[in-house]
Amino acid sequence: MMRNELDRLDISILEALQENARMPLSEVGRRIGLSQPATSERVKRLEERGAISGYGARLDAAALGLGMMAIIRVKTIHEQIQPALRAFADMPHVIEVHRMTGEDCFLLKVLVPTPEQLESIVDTIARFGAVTTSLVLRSEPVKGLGKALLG
Amino acid sequence: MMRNELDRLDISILEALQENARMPLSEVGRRIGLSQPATSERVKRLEERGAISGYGARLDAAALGLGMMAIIRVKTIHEQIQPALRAFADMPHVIEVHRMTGEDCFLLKVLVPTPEQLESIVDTIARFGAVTTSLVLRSEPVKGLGKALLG
DNA sequence: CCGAAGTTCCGTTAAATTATCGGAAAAATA
DNA sequence: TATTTTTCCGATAATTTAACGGAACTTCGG
Repeated sequence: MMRNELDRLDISILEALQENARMPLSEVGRRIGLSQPATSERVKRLEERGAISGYGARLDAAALGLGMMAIIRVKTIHEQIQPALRAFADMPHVIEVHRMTGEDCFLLKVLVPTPEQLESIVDTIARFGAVTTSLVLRSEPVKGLGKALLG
Repeated sequence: MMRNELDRLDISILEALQENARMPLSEVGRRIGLSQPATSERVKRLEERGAISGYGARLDAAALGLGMMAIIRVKTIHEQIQPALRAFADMPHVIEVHRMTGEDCFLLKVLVPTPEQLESIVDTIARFGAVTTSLVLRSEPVKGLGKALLG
């Protein structure tokens, strides 16, 4: 029978790789008291199970000239929901699109270099419904998933 | 004089590494028509410049038993802002904390396994102010930063 | 226009990392 | 308790990265 739960070592591996996905697996192994091959096996299993869906570079938006983050809520009529979803996802500067419950149907996260760009985006989005835009002043780093997974 | 702008090759490197941060640099180089050492040099420069701030594993929340995502807005009085920021960032299940302009001071993103857990979190957060909670029904994948950087 | 300085690239090779064994220990199964 | 399965380790082969030296190309000042 194939084990399909995450044990403490798996959690530690996820934490390590979330912190630095390019950390050598031998180093990950050292942290958790496992050999490199054993660690490698576990990582492969985590990937196959889908617990790890990939690895990405963390890009610094500010260093890339995208210093403004904004949260945009959109309220559309029901018929517009599907087209809006796709349209939003295709828009440059839009980095997240969530459909959700509540007064507003959508929440978008956007990164822009200038207020003018934000204006342009808001104008485009407004064709789908009523928008409420908030500028992000500061994003606080969080602890990570570790505690959530264990709790 | 040290070059400090991103050219087309840098952008391509960022896109490749954002798609898969563990892609061999030789493979990245093949994509953009550069040798492995040249690619390696550019990546190192991107890291030093801060364009790449790190590499992380993409964890599948659902596969990890955290199938519910919620967006929580919080409106606090001004004196509560600093303590709230820290408290929110320390809470398990909270994966993003943004302070922002507008009616509500904060936007949180949380991942939970059950409605009961969400209830518990909302109750805790509500000690800081008025909360508005929305369940995320679906998150649409977006194109990525590429177009934003080039646009 | 020309040389010096600086940057970026390549090919080669050394160093580091990962994948692949065979086999032992541990755990689950019957 | 015997059997099967899982997970681990150590050793080693294959792959990947880092570290050269030197060539091509730019930039900058005379």
